Amino acid sequence: MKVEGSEVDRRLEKFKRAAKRAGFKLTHQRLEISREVASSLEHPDADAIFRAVQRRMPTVALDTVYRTLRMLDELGLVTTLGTRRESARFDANLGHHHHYICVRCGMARDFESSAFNALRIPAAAKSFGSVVATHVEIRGICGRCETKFARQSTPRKPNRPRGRHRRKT
Amino acid sequence: MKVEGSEVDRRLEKFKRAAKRAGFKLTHQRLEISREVASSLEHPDADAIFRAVQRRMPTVALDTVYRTLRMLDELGLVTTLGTRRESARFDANLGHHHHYICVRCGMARDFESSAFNALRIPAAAKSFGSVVATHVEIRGICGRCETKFARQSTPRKPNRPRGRHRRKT
DNA sequence: CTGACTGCAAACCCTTTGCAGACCG
DNA sequence: CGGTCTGCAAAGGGTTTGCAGTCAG
Repeated sequence: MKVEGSEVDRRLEKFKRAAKRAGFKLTHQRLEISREVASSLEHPDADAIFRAVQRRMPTVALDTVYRTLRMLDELGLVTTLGTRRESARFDANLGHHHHYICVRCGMARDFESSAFNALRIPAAAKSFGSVVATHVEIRGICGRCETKFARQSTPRKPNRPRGRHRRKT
Repeated sequence: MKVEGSEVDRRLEKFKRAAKRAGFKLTHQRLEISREVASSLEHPDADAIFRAVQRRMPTVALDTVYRTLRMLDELGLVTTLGTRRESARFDANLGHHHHYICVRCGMARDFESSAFNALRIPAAAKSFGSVVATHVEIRGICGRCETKFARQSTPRKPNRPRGRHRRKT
């Protein structure tokens, strides 16, 4: 299953413009990887993209795929599914609830809403299969980050919480 | 910020009952780790739980925390935040859209819904900070999995997609 | 041409696993 | 006491990084 051709082209053009504007070179690898991402409906992971691109460009390396995806992500040209990639986080609240997530610091909090609990599932979603649960995720900038970074411009992406979890070594 | 004491106790009792019923021994470590998870509102990750428990029980090891969390997860006593832990997945669809995710195989698909786009944010959520985006995640079992596993009982948890992404080695 | 980019390999982080001793029931 | 569980250390899987050669502009 693929994204319609004209839409792929539109996305690719946007990619090219944004990359050029940001001073990135338009290498073959980047174009092929971008095309693959732009044309997939399946929310592929880096390895899937790697394998697909490799078919057309056998010398490409997995880390180039990662680097390109990161570039696209930082330019705001793709998003990543689910909460940002970090360690798994646990939730002992088993009631039906929803989440507020700060895109800056990753802070997550539960909240309840009977309106959200009662959401009617659109037919488009039902067509994929049965429904077990629905859950609303609200992303924003939490109060603490808002005051802390008041004068920085809003970033496209949360600052990566890389290396936040120190180990005692 | 902590969960109210009586609620913590209630959760802990539930944990104990479930663990005992499933034939797990109630060791000090498991109880302390469970208590920590049950009393946190912050959706901690394994390392945060480890550090907290370590204060009261300096000999505890990080892997025991992981093992206990996995136990709680498998007993259905906690959930994990966001999509299941696996590799990062990318999405080139930048329009406002929502996701259907199969809890069996991890399949993810976009769908659109103007009703979902128009959701009114509850005050409870606004109190955490500003809102950038809201996104509905519908979890279910996709058509393919439904036919494939028609006679298996519904699992509490998706089958871990561990090692699904083969490398060519 | 020249700095940015790639491929390679090694490092890193989070998580899991094999093993021998410790402890619950 | 016996089998489960813990702590330790090492392995695993995904992702990132340092380096030297390569290529876009």
